[in-house]
Amino acid sequence: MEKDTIDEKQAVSDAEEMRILEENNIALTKAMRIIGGKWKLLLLNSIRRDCPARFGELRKKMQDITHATLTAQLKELESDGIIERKAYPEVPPRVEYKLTPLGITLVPVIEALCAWGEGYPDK
Amino acid sequence: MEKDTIDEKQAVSDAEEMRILEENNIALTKAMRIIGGKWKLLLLNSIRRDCPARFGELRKKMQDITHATLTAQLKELESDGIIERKAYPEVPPRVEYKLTPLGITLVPVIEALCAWGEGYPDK
DNA sequence: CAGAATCCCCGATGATACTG
DNA sequence: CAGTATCATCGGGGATTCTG
Repeated sequence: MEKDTIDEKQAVSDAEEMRILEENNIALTKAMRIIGGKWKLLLLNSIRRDCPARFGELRKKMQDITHATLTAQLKELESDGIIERKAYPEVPPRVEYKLTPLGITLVPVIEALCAWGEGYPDK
Repeated sequence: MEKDTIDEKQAVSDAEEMRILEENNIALTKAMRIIGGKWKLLLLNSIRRDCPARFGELRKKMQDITHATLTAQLKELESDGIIERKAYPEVPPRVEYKLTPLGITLVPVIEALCAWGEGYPDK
């Protein structure tokens, strides 16, 4: 391995730093796109605690969420592979949601956010 | 300790579940309010890697961010107690940002999100 | 070089009504 | 009970300009 001038070594190091930073940015952006919705984290938290969760249950727990919005957010989480939707062909209709294996990998992240939020001073 | 009917015990247990859920929701909402901005996580990630970070450096690393938006986001992070701003009365002006102790408690959360995002399938 | 003030746009949510 | 469709709304953040 050739030894170059300090400036050149520094340049290489900087480039490496930038590459890592860039990868982090991509990862963080992906994560935010998925869990960044106004209700996503709350929904995931509910579903993980009460799994499987029914549509009506989630509606009650989220209090302020609209029927249409709830459907939309769940649909997004589903198409992102985080939750799984199962409809029972009964009458009245019943639909249950639960975390997929991929969704389960999110649980530690949710817990971390939760714990941090609890520790954050209210003021 | 008195033993009640199963139904009543179940009711108590449900109420407790709801309380925990509610607290989680508050915590998650707080967390999202603070780190939920479009650039917040990216900025924090940059600052933690290169601390203190200069305004101009951050601008370069964030590529697409606008001058005004960068100022705004940094200001919010500052008023939320996550970062600290230090201006040097020189010419040309120089401003440095670094994590506060409270901001440092966010690092594990950022790392968790980052790691999760890296593992998320691209498709 | 960094910040403040303005204006403006677009997309995420909310409201409402109808369907199976 | 749950989903879909449509329209209305609101606010975060982008563009621009001016200042020290």
